[in-house]
Amino acid sequence: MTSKQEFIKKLRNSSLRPTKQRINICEVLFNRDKTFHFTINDLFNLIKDKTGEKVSLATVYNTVHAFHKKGYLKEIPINSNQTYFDTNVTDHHHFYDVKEEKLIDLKNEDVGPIEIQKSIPGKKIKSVEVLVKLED
Amino acid sequence: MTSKQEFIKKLRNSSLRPTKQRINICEVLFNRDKTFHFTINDLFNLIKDKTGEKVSLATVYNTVHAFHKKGYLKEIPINSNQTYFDTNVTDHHHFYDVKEEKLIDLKNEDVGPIEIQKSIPGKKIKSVEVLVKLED
DNA sequence: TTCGTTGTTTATAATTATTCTAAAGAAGAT
DNA sequence: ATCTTCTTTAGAATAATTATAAACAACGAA
Ligand SMILES: [Mn+2]
Ligand SMILES: [Mn+2]
Ligand SMILES: [Zn+2]
Ligand SMILES: [Zn+2]
Repeated sequence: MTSKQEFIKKLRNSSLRPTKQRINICEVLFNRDKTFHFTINDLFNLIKDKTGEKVSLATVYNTVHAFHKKGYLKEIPINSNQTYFDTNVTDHHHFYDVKEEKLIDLKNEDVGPIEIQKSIPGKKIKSVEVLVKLED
Repeated sequence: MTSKQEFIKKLRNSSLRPTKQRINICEVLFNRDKTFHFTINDLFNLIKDKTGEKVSLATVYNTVHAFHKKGYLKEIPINSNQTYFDTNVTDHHHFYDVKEEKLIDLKNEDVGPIEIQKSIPGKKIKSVEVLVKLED
């Protein structure tokens, strides 16, 4: 089955109509070997480059938010004027190259288990993420 | 010596003129027992409340950036529409209460040492920060 | 197929955090 | 006191994101 067919199926299963725009965005985001870290603007430009078809900026925002809500994308906490997203939705850690403004995945074994010895009454831990900032 | 005198001295030592506005901001930020996590807007409102004097928003931005550059404030990486700052400039980790949108300091012993087993050629580690997200 | 419904895309406007500008004011040096 | 330099400020500019509402496309039922 071609990737396009799979994206259509996945979209349908998620109650998202498989539009031309969404399929193109899927191709750009998910037809990859490695994790993809991106800003909305990165993605907006890549769609044009890779598919030859233009998708409006509003649709890129809409789609990224829809995918995020469905759990197909993850938001990455770094301070930047733009929000970063990640196609790797598992719990994992990052290097952040401050100069290049680029994220790099860390494998969990590169960091080791992290035991949080403190707890807040009435709250439970949702995620534990390490951000390692890199400089030259 | 009163705190005001100390702030004046500290500002002078940092080649920042001790203006009424900066001293007020110092009182709000640094006259505390515990770490203070805030957004520019939090601070802007607190200044009016705590000192009775209004400082323009532009000055709050200017001053926070000046203090940040001097190393008296730290920027905290969480995804939010507003940037968070921290009066605790040491290397430390955080809980982030997603619902309350509040940061809580973690002591280093609450997390334990983190060994990063991977390195990127030509880059060195600048900081290692853990963000623990909390939910109900 | 056609039709009606509902969901989606899009250009554009609105919003919001932050930065910039330039004029007025305050601090420091002489 | 005078001069210089730094600071404050209101308001304008910028830039990311979200909202609006009209045109459009997908879907299901007839
Ligand atoms: Mn989102
Ligand atoms: Mn800053
Ligand atoms: Zn990642
Ligand atoms: Zn802190």
